[in-house]
Amino acid sequence: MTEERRAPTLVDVARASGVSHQTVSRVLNGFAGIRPATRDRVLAAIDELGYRRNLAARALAAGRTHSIGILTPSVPEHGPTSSLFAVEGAAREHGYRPLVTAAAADDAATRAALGFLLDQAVEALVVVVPHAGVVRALEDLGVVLPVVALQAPAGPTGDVVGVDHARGARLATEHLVALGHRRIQHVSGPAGWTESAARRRGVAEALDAAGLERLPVIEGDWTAAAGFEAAGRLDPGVTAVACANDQLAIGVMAALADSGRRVPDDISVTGFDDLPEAAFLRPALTTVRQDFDEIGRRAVELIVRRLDGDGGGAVQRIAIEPELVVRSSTAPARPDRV
Amino acid sequence: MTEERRAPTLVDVARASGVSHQTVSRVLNGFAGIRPATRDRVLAAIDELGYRRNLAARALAAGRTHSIGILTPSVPEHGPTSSLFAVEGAAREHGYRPLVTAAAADDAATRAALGFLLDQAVEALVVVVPHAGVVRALEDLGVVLPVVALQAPAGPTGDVVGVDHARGARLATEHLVALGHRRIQHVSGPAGWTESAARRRGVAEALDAAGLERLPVIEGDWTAAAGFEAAGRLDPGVTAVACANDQLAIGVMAALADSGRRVPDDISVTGFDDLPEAAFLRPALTTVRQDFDEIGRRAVELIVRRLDGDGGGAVQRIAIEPELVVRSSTAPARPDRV
DNA sequence: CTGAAAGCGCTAACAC
DNA sequence: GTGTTAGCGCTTTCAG
Repeated sequence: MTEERRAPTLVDVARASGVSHQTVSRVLNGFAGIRPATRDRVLAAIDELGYRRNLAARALAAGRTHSIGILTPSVPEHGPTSSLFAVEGAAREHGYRPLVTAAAADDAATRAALGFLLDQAVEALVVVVPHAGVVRALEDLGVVLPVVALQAPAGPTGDVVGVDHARGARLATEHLVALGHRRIQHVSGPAGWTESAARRRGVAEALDAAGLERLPVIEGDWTAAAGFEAAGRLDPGVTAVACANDQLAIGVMAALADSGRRVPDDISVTGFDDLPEAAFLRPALTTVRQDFDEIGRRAVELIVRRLDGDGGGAVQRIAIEPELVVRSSTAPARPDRV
Repeated sequence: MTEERRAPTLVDVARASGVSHQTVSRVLNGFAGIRPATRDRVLAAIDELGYRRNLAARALAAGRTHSIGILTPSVPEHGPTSSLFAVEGAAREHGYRPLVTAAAADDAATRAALGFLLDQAVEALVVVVPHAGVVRALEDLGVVLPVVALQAPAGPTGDVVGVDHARGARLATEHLVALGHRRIQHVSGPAGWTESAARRRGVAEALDAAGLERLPVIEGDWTAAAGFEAAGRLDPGVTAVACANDQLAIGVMAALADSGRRVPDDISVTGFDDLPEAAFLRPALTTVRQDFDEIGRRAVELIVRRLDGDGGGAVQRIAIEPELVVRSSTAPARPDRV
């Protein structure tokens, strides 16, 4: 007996309120010059019928989808995820439909994800934490949409919003140098990530500026496990290690503790990101904070301006200041070790 | 001079390959009974023109959107995020379009997010980690779609996939009991989350079964900061604290360390989730592992079966086994403290 | 095995 | 201020 009642349409609403479907459309889209009485009648009918506009029809007729694609790495880490949610929320607030797509950092997955987004006819793209593969895929696919990259200091693809990673890494390293450390080693993120490269560069710059030797960089993959493993390959003489993120630092500190070296007495450690947990590690981690939320919000503002506004203008590079947060995993170098 | 060339349509492809647009549609949708030669010609034309089907038109004509809504809490935490990505990826693999929407845990945000999803005409909903507000909103909005909830032991809304949180908490608590602890206190997650309630219940059950006193539960909010603060309100005589998640445990351990109590010598601590970092804390955290990926995958399988298959069948409750991971934050109770 | 016709629900010109 | 007329690009009948 329960006839599958189809969803009410514009025409149903029009009929119920005694106007043309066009008028209903105008009310829906907030056009000026509708008589308040008419308007109210329409609104009442919409409410009564439980009408919801059909976005597919709308997109088809209007020739716009009002959607923006978000490409994010499928790693459940604090930084990217925070930015992701910020972007998603901001997009909705601006009246755009965010289409979130996660992809592993390999080329095939990236390309597939991008294809998926393009199929949805997104009007713009925000790429959260791009690795080299994204840039390649964007070029290969001949993407002509507005693209904004988060955290891509060297992104040649379009607009960029992010903290200055090189600067952040320099800040941390300079802090170590100021503490009297002379042999400072860097545990970096994986190759292919623009963030890795920038942070690596920042460390090198600070080392060069202080006239210190650049010890070999140990490459990790952003995880604590990698940090733990990296600690085994540390130069014997190091008194400080600058890690490319907090997880790496956690791993390094664990390995150090296991081998009987005390942080920060014997060796100082810095992280990057300022995870919410960083302050609650023991020792509490000295790290570099970045405001992921703001990064996400700014990215959307940029996109929306390109979409709704003139759309033109030069490529933008918005740099957000990183902030050094000194806690207790760093201390002056012991005189006997210098 | 650069005429804004409109995207190629089915008709363009048809013309280019000398068939009707109907045939192209059939090729696209993988219908049987197309002559291979025709098929190849069509495919070649598609490729050459860089044709992409217009999903809005497709949805409009077919009356289906093939999209499934994902409602996730906007907290950048490991568990929910891992499940989120698993769901998102699995949905795409099954040919569905995942629409991810994050919302804070308050009613207004939840309702708005749900409304947004409903506007997209999603065919089903997966709710990642529901709190009480989601259940209410679902009822108020009169949602009649298939809904699967992740991690909702008591979700009355439809299908449920998740680990048995009560069981996990019991496991951890029983471990503590077996170690000889007699005064065990629980630091829980926030009220209103089904997970909090279930874990709380698990602890209570284990305590009752062992004939131990139920010390007052200290409520936190899933963060390390809350754990740190909770530690200040611990019963003076406790020798073990069971935390509702790993972050809370990190905070508790920090506070304990600051007040000179050693873990696990003086006091044992357990977590829940098994964050990737848990093994690299010092002491390494004893915790309960849950397979977030599998939870997400299973949820999508369930949804897809309802959408593509018969759609009927009784409400499903898929329980995934939690696993106790014993590390070094727990140890036998000291005889003098028992 | 392939083509023609109709229409999904909406917006965008135009009329009135 | 409001109504009318055409499509948007596709899938679905139904013919051939």
